[in-house]
Amino acid sequence: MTAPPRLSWTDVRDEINARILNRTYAPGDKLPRDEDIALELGCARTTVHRAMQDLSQTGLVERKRKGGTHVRADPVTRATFDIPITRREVEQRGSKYDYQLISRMLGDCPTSVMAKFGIQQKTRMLNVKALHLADNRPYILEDRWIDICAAPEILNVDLSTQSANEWLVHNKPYSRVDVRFYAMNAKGAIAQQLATKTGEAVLIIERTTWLAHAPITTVQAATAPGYQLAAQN
Amino acid sequence: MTAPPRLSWTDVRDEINARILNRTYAPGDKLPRDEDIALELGCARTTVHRAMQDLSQTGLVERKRKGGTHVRADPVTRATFDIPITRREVEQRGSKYDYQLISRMLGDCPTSVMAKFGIQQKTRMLNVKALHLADNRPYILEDRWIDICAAPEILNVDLSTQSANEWLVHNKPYSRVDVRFYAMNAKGAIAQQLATKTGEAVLIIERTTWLAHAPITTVQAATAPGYQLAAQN
DNA sequence: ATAATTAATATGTACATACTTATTAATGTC
DNA sequence: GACATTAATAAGTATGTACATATTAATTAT
Repeated sequence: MTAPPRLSWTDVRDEINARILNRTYAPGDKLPRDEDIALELGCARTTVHRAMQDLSQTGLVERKRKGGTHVRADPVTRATFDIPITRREVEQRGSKYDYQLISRMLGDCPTSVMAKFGIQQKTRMLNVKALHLADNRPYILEDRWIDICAAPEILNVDLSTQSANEWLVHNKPYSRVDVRFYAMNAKGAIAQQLATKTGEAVLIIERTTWLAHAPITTVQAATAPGYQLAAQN
Repeated sequence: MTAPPRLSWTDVRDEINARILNRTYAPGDKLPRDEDIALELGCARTTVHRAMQDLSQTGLVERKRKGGTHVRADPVTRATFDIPITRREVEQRGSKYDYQLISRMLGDCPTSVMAKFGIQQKTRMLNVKALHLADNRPYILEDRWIDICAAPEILNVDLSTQSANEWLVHNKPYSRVDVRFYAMNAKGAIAQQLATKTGEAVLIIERTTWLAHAPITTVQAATAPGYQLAAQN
């Protein structure tokens, strides 16, 4: 026979998934114990556990010790987004990447930046404004604040050659990141640098990183009009 | 002693993570084999495997059979977003939820909807426009197309009482979902329904779902100005 | 030299087993 | 009855072992 002798955890996952889809296990329902499912399907409990781990991660079921496994009553759509280095993102689209440093300024951070980091005191930071281009057209305009304490070496980096984005990603690992998206009307310098009309809607990607509670950098990336962020898979 | 007798997989993960952070293993570097790490740390290979699985999922390392484990050279920021039912989202903000059906229309879908589903033929669908409110103020305006073949029961649902969003989530599971975000200038009906000025930038959340390649629904959710989407963690 | 075959290797998976831990349910006490 | 204590339970973890699989490296045949 060509039949696989043993059940793989993906088989188990797909089977449970199918049962949830066809309402054998409806939203809110309690699933049998791992052990019983293992017995029923003819595999080890660890295999069921591996399958459940996956279903739990995608948000389809919820597991609690002693409480058992439940199909989520209010399913959420869970989507994962990868935000690569901008240069890489442009190149993977098959476009020519260029980069322009707009300004570089040392000074105390504004209160808005303090709020993003969750710190109480004004801190000396480097503010870098730069433009990423795809095929000679504005692609992403970034306005970044870098904590000098966390990354003093940045002061010696030639940011007209290499983007702060790239340097940081390769030299300053972080342990925590906050990512948020919102829309904003382009105006003033932003509209001008992105070469759009004033008032044009742009998607903002905001990222703030820490290394063990110590602020590293926060960046407001204004994407060119038409930019779309699509989830993985 | 209170010292844990054995190493947990989270300990192993944290240790490897720390080594990547402090550049013991730098971007692009190859890590030792699972077995060697297990030997060094004094645990079983399966424990190291579990830790590596986690690091791999967060995008910090890449693993290949025979190829070994490498620290990602071009780290990506990976963020996961949960998009709950709108009612739940509003209620969890501590706001009062309300819902208004704007229009309900049966007809052939436009080509833009065909493109989203990746289908070639015009299909009979139900178009539903509805407004979700938080504390009596517009929160999300949704423009939804539902494939009648996939969900014929929707025709008998009173959509003035229950939102299509909620009914679908509880009655039409999906096997594939596409999620994308972008910014758009509110104009015409959208601006009016969201009670904003024409031209105001709004964040659009677009979701399209299938059940085994068969289209179910696609929705363009226009969020009220100021709406922010934040990643989990 | 080039292509096809074979061996070696590191991760991936499956299983049995034993133990841990969070949480619920049952029990006894005031 | 309310409250604390104890037992039961189901998921979570750790380990050794065996085998599967993808991929690279080495080897052989053409």
